[in-house]
Amino acid sequence: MRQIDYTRELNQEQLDVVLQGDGPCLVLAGAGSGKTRTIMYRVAHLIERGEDPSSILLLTFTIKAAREMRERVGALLGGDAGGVWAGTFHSIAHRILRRAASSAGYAPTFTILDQEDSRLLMKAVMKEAKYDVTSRRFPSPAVLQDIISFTRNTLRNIPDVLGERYPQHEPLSSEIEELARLYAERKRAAQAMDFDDLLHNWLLLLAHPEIGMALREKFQHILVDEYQDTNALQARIVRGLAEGHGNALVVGDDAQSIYAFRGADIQNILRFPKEWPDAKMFKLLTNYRSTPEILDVANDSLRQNVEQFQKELIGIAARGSKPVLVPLGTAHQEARFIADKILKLRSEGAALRGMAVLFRSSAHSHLLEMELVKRDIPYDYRGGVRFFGRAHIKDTLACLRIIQNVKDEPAWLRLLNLQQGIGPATASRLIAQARTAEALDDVMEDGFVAGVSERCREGWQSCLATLRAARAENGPAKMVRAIAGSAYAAYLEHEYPDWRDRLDDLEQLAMFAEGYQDADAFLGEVALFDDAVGRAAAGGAPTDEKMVLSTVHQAKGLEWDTVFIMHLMDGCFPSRYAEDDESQMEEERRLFYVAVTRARRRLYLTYSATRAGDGLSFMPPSLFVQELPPHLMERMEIREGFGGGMPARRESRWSGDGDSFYQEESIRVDRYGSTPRERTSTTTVFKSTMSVKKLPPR
DNA sequence: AGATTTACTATTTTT
DNA sequence: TAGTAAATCT
Repeated sequence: MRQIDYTRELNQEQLDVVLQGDGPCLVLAGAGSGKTRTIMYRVAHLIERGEDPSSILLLTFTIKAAREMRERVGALLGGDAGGVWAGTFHSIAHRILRRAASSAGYAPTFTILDQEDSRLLMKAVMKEAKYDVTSRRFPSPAVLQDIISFTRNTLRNIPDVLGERYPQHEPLSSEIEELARLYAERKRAAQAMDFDDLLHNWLLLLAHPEIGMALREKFQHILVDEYQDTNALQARIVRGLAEGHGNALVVGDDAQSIYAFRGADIQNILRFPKEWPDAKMFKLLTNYRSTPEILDVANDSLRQNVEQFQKELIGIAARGSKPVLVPLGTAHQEARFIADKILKLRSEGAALRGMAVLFRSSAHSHLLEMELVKRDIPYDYRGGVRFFGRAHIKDTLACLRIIQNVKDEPAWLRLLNLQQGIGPATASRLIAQARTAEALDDVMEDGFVAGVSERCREGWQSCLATLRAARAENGPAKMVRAIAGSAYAAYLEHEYPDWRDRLDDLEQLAMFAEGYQDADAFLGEVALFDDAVGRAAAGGAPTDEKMVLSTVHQAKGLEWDTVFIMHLMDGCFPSRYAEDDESQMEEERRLFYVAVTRARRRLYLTYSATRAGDGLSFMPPSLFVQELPPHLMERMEIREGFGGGMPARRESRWSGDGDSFYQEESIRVDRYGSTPRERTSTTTVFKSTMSVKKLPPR
């Protein structure tokens, strides 16, 4: 075993955290401060001083992060850290619940529903409950989300291990509560848990007198990374686990809390010192990543926020150049500018893998993607539909799920919807029957589909044929290949022009599944994987000579020499959905902060003054750009075709009646081409663009 | 009646 | 591109 020389390998800030004694501890770690490194050394230190590795529980934000962390701790110790429990809250919950179930004599199998499955099931429930068939329109995604997250995040009915130190969930309308109840019932009937059920049930185990005690004794050290992005359930789990010994070390940066939309509560980290009055508090504020110029922008932007620990990053990297602000006329120009700049930097010797373009929402990158493809710039795309989210992957997994659990309603919904001749009505009838089945053989009997039309029967038979083919195989990999060779392949070929790619994906999935003995273990983990694991499954090597396009959310924890933040326009970044809400606005600003602090040496902020729509409408630059003091940035005027820099002129006129009003605009934009020949500044005039806007409520 | 096709619209972020 | 509503097919 290798002896670690902590004083040589860590700075003073980090050392304090690693070598502290036991007890509750909050580490406020700024961006680029070596947070991961610090946690890793802390774990290594615990093992070195004689703690049993399997008594250490390390909770991370993604599965990939957990895997990396374990590897690095192993490398530090010159052995392996296999005994350490490392994973996300969800994956650890899964492990613990499976163990608990089997030791209590139940079959340790249950289905895990991801977001899409949850929605599918919720919709089926609402349809059957005849929700809003007459008076209301079909529920909006927002209402759906409300109901699901209510059932997910509700803390009712849990005997409180911790005393009532956490705020209660706000009461909702009785109608929604009723739907939530029905939804929960259906989950139970399907032997399924959604993401928050995993956490919820873990909490229930902690509340159990004996099991809770056993868990508290087992895990003597709880370490949580990215604590700012935990939700109410997760905070209570940490509390419930550490209640006895108090060895909870949480690390996070309140300035990087960007997951409120999915239940993360920034109050968890802000409140930690009050929760644990004897908690030690450390700050890691030395930033090793970015130039001082980039940090100035980050620090300055964040000062606008109120809800936070006041802290400022201190840079030690060499000075560089000021971040560059690039106003452009149209979204096309923006895409061309970025592509141009990337090629220019590459020709000057910068590696593509050191560059990234970040954006608020996947859709913002479409034009840029086209531009990159056109110019043969290889890139790796993060965001949008993920590998495990692709339709054919989910279809295949649905087959495996049904074989494992006939009652799995969301899987049936998916599978039946694919069949010709089976529509929503027949599907829900068949599923209602399947819910009472005990084994797959029950649904395979002829009597099961009595009374359906001939066309339906055909669809059903082809469905069963696929299931039979898969069931005959041993192990998840072979099952996946069986499905890829069944009637499902014909379906793909018939349905999608890119069916070959999709079959390739299935082969990738099969190869990935080879790592698993039984379908059960495979399915349990697949539902919890993050996209990084998916990309590995799809065979993409992110370290290739490729640049990265990513949403800001997916860029969390990563860094590049050169970062472009694009589409910094009002209503795009910050999102228009956050406009009316101050706390959401603060979250958007934190998102901007995360984006800025991904850059090591060069940062470009780009925006276009107009947005292509049914006509062309003017967009002011992002609030976050407007807030920045001009002296922190270098403003880059695009000379070619750009006259004075900003597109020419805007004229607008308002009119309207009581409910809505109209805006007429004339806009003149200069064209900016990508090839030298096109760059002869042509002026195009758009006029009389009409946009309708609702009056803000008085 | 239920399935399918077509036209249209609005479009965040995800363990 | 996904979700919906209206029109059309079986």
